[in-house]
Amino acid sequence: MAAPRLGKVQLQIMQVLWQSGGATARHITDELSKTSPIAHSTVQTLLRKLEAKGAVTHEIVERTFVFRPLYQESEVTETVTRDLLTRIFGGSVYGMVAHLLKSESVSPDELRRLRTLIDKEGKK
Amino acid sequence: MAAPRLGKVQLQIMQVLWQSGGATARHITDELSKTSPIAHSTVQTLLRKLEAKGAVTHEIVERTFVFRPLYQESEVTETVTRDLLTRIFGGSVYGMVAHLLKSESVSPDELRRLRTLIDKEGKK
DNA sequence: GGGGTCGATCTACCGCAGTAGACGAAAGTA
DNA sequence: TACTTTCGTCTACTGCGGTAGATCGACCCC
Repeated sequence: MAAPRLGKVQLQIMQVLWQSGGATARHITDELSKTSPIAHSTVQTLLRKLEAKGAVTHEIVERTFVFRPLYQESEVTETVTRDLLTRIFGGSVYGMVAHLLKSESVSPDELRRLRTLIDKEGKK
Repeated sequence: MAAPRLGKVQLQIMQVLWQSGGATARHITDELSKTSPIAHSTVQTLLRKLEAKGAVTHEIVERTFVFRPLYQESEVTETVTRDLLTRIFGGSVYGMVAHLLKSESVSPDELRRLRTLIDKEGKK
C-alpha cells in the first residue's frame, strides 16, 4: 500500500481526474486556471512526475494523452487525514473533532446530521 | 497573523518547545532522538530556519541558546487543520468527521463523549 | 598549559514541488 | 505549400525541508 505524498497542485490535479474520471492535460490546465492561472507546461510536468510515482497513467487517444487516476481518492484522503490526526492530535479522534467544533462554525443542521451519524455509529 | 507552513521535523521541534516552554537545542535533539536518531547540527539548522521565519526566538543563558516558541500551538493546529478541511473535504466539517468515524476505530467511550460534545455545542 | 568537550556557525548537498520557456513534431488551415 | 496551433518533451531554475560534516571558540579538567 502506497503512502502517497502529494503536493498542493498535485492534489488539485488528482481532484480534477477523480471528478472527471479521465482528462487531457489541457482540460486540467483549464480547470486549474479557473481559480489561479497556471502554465500548461507546469501541469504537464507535474503529470509526468505523478505518472513517475504511479499516481496516474495515460493512454493515447487520437494523438493526445488522456490521463487517468491510479491513486484512489479514498486512499489519499485516508493517508493525509490519518497523518494529521497522528501528528497533531496524537491519534485522538475526539481531540480532532473537538477542535473542529470549536474553531469552525458548524450550522445547526450540520450538528443535527452529526448527531445522527454518531448515533448510527454507536449502534454498530 | 501568520499561517505558517512547517515541515515534519520542524513541527516536532515546535512540539518539544510547546511541551517544555523553552529548551536548548541539545534537549530537543535528545527528545527527537528517542523516536528516531537525528544529528545535533540538523536540529540547530532547523532552529535557525525556524527563527528566521519568526516561529521561535532564543535568549542566551550561560552561553547557551534557550529557545522559546513564538507560534502558538493553537494557531498552528488551526492552520493545518483548516488547510486539510478546505483542500480535502471542501470545507465540510460533516464530511471530515464522517470520514474519521468511518476510517478510524473509535471506542464506544469516545463516541459517548463525542455525543455529549455535540449536544453541548447545539445548545449554544 | 594542553587536550577533550560542547555549543554555535558555516557551508554544502539532496530531494522534491512548483514554475515555465524552448523546441520539435504533427496536424489542421488558409 | 506555408503558416499557425497544439501537443509532448527537454531542460533548467527557485525555494524549502532535511541532512550533516567541518570548523571555531570557549570552557573545564588534569
